[in-house]
Amino acid sequence: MKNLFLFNVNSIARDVPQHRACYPDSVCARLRIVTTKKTGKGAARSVRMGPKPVSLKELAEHLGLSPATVSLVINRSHVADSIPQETKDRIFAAAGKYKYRPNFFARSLRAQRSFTIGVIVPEVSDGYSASVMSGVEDYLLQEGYFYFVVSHRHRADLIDEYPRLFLERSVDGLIAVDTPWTLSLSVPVVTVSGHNQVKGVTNIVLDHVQAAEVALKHLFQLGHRQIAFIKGQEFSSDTEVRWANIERAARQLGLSISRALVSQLQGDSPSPELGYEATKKLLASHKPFTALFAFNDISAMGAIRALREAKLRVPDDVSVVGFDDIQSAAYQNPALTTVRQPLREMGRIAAETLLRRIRRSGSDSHGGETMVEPKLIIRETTCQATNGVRPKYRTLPKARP
Amino acid sequence: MKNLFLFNVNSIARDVPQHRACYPDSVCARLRIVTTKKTGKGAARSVRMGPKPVSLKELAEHLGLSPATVSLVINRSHVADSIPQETKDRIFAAAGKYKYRPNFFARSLRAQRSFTIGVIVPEVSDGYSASVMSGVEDYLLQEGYFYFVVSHRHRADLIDEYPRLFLERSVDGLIAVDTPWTLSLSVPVVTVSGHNQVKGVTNIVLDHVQAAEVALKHLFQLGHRQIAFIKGQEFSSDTEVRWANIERAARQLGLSISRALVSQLQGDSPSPELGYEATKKLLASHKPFTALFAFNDISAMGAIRALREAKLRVPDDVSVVGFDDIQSAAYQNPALTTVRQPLREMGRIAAETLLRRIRRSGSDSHGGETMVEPKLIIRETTCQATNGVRPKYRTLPKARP
DNA sequence: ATGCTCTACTAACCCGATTTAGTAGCTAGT
DNA sequence: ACTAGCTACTAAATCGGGTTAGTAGAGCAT
Repeated sequence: MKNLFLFNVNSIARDVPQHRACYPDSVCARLRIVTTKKTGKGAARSVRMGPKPVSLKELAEHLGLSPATVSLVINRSHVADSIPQETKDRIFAAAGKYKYRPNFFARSLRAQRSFTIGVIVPEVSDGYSASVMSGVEDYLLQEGYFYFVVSHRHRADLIDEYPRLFLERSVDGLIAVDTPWTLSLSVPVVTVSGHNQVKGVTNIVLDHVQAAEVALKHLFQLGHRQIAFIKGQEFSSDTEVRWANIERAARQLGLSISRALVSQLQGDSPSPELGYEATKKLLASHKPFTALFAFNDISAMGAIRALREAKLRVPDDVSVVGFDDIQSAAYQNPALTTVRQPLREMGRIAAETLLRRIRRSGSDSHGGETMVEPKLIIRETTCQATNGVRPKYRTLPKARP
Repeated sequence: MKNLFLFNVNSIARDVPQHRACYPDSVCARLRIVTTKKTGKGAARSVRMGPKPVSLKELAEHLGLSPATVSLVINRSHVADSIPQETKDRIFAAAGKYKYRPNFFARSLRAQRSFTIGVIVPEVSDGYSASVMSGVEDYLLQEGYFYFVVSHRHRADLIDEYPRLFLERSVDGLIAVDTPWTLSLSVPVVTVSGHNQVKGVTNIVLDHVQAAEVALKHLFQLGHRQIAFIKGQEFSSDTEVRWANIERAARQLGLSISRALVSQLQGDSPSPELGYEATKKLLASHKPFTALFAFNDISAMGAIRALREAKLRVPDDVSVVGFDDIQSAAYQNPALTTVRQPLREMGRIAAETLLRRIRRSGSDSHGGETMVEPKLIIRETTCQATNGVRPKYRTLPKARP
């Protein structure tokens, strides 16, 4: 059963970021299990967290002890081993009563650690970044870390400036999502979906060999032999690998890729429009195709629009496969068949890896890659190739989100 | 022309969060205008921000001055007015040379301000929250603030716990997006799309009167008289107002709303599935309708699926109007007609309002509301009502994203 | 010689917690 | 009687920067 608590009570005090290990279990429980009572609508609960939190010194004074003692007890330091249980109890009781919470800045200042990490993404509001963030958040919060996010929006100056700002804020580490990475920093860095060779940077990447294979094999088995492709933008860190592996997989299957059936996304910010334009170009070549493999889901959506405009039905006339499986892929009508990147999981793994590196910092400088498996999600935009014979109208099956 | 710099050089030192006002313009420029040189692929730029940043004390020592002097000069304090320009120049030069950056924690510890705000949303990866965040980010970063995000996922305990954690981290203020809010905190709070009467909390809300009017009028003018509705979940802060205003607008237009044509979303996390189920119920009533107004875009997508399964064409047989205009609304085939909430703008306004309140903190405790205007985005899921006569096949027009 | 004003600084404390080195007081052992 | 060892603490330094009250020294006037 999953732990209901946000934080792990049993962590060693030293590695627990906040004041999470500060209290005996009884107090912890009181502090953390919050029962939300329904109060009359609009009636502010009068929690009103006081404007003057107690400090360690005040608490110590109140107890007739020195700040040192209180601090040692509260942090479960071994130096405090000799202090009798009775005193400890008194301290915890007072801490609970006065809702003592160590000042975060003072702590970080001393510890030289912020228990905060920086996340840089192309744009928080695109589904791709957001899904990864969701996974990152999951793990980080559970471990008591918080994170800053920034969107670089593909501006080279920001890609350079933001890490700098992060460092000023003393983040303990960085996660870069789908961002070209060339910096070597003084804190651990993990990239998601980058293909960087920067020393000491760990990459979380998809197994692109498998991704290409699984998608092409699916189309191949459905009888598709004339397959069109939309490549990613030049700047995207994935474009190259993805394409190389598609060529590889095609060779293995004995499929030949026609030049005329390869198009490329043009333009900075992701939008179906780019896929729409790319598909227009494909159609303009007048070379027939029965399937289309798009660089990502967003462009696949635009592609479908272009195909419909050309009076081609999807999937009856042209099957379409996307890439990523962003949330709205399942929401499409027809729902998009796509190669799923386990984005949330990738975010989670990134956070996990980063914290591991932060915790045993110093000893490791190993970069390297962690691969995750893609998964073909077959929905409604692919079907048997018809080779010109139009199949009869198919009722759309229920979506499998 | 928009300021290229992230931060405003001319702010008064006191209100500038980071070390932004710390340098004479020449140094500022050097620090901020970053020219990104293309280096060989994979070659780490050796910026390697050193692991030991200089401290104020070291800098002072190096200059043969006291830390106090350096601090005063760097912060452009009036106490430093009498210090000769020559000394000041020396200080700035050294600061630039050794890349001195004040330690963030030390500063915050002293100033009791973190230049960080907390944002709480239902889920970072849903399009609604993400769009608002994007606007929040825009403004905050420009002002040198950073932000923490957390997703409460509609868990009451987290909605209660996270603000607490934020306060421990000494955030200067909070933004709550689409989150039921009952707490009264010691820092300014701004909610987006909440309808709370908590004292001292500012709400950024949509003009729901207009929203309902504009949507219903549109359908009315297209000749729709039998309109079905999908209401939001019980817990959603918008459900009630939205529905009240729909009834109001209907009355004004002389439209009667049939009980059988009102359905409600059931279920926690937003997904088209909920809209699908709600629509199934509507269809089960066997009461005919020519248009459907959904609670949000996500549910509209599910509704469209349900309609198609029932062999009803959208928009030919049934027009559908969504709400929100999340990104993927424009990506749908057919693209969704919807009432746009200017989410990004709302985020921006929220951030602006919050910072204003933080800056003149103390003097204001005014809650209140700021209204923003909805806008009807007519795309492809609405058309003239046919009253049983099926119109001929329409070519889908090009999307207007 | 004394007082006054001004310039150009600085000493010293503050923010709040952590941590090391140490101490006072007691008991036990030889 | 003296030391060793233990218990139960604490003093004081430290992290890095902000701030207030104040001072040394020069210049000038009386």
